[in-house]
Amino acid sequence: MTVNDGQSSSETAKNDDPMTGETPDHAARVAELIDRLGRMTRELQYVDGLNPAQWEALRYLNRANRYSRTPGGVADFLGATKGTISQTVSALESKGLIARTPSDRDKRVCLIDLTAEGERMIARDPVRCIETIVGSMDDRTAALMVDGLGRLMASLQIELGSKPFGVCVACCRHLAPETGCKKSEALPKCGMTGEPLKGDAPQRICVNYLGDAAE
Amino acid sequence: MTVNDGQSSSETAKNDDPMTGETPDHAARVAELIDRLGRMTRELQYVDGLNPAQWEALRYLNRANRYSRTPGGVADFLGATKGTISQTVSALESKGLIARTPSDRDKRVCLIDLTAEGERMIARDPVRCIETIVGSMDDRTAALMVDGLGRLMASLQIELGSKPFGVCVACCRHLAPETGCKKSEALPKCGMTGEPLKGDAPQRICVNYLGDAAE
DNA sequence: CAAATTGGTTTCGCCTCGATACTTTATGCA
DNA sequence: TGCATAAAGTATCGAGGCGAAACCAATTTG
Repeated sequence: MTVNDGQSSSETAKNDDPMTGETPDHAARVAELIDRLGRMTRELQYVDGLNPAQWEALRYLNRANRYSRTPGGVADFLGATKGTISQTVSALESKGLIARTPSDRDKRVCLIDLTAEGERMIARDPVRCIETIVGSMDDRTAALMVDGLGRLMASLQIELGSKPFGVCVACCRHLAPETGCKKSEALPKCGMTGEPLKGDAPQRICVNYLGDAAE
Repeated sequence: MTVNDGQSSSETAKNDDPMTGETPDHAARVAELIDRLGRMTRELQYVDGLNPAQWEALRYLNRANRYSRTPGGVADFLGATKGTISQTVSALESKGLIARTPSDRDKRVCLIDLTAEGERMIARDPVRCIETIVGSMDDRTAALMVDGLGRLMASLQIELGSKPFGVCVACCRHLAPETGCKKSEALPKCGMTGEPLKGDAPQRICVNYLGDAAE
């Protein structure tokens, strides 16, 4: 049984302010919350016969522009090996959620599209519940959270960028070209591709991601 | 290669406000950020020969009161099976990071303590970097984030509480007694234990957790 | 005191994921 | 043009995490 062996000072309100009698230390709390929320979110995604990686891939494929909807794109974004992603994609395909069609521009790559079934699945995305919860909060707090979390992620990506496990390098490399070119014309680390800008809306999503990663 | 096939409206500043020309939708952004941060945090923890679960267990054991530092406590907190946790604990023990000592009050339970090595390890906790990043942000934002994330987690726990995978029920059940009894004298869901309050500081940490989960 | 509960461990097997090797197509360099 | 190299994807193998179930020991409950 869980035993309660302690009782500190007298607290009355159950507000959120750190009146608990110890150092507030928002930073530590945030780290803790991120950690635990991550775990919960992960747990949340074991549903409908998919696993977290599959959900994330499906989510990415649903929101990425058509040139990014490839196994390699998923691998970059998720920071996983191509081999691993190949399995994930195969799983999604065997479940009938996506369809692979070989590209005619480059016969090595295969383009991925969500099937109707896939669209239906993504509509029941379990992390949607986070969305609704946040949606019920006042807009100011939500905005601040977007700000803070975005900056946190940006810093984390930079922080990890040089580390051996190049998860975030990958996403930066993948995403930076978008707003990097558009916003500052400097493209800090997308010089490798240097593709000309053309077309329009469908890659809107990447812009968003960049918004997060661009500091 | 990643191709840039789009270019939306004209944006100049790379500020954080949703001037990107599409619906702000903070909620969706937060969900997305949580998801990705969770993945990054997870990746972050494959270091020093430990895996995320082991880090989380170690972290919990470092901060839990002595009555909660049991395999069962870890299992409740992490929302994992006792069998799984037994392995995790064994791994930590074999690495010399923790020590198991049988309880004399209840000979079934074993108390867990961090060894000096374990303390040294926890001092290099990889998620600490999140802490420092957040610490560099202005206090107001950090406070708002703590608030928002805490509420999010609370809601998530409630949301998931009734679901089959009882991750959060477990932590609520484990943590609620603390502030549930102290703060509101109502203990919404810790009635099951109903242990008398005695002792003092060492379970301070649980109070914190409760602060998050308590609405 | 017997029955049922609870904390913990062990065993088993599934599944995820990285590493490696391999195939096919592009690209770069002479 | 032709050969070497790189890149996209796939297949295979193996390690490891984790849940399920069986099990043991101790405690509680009737």
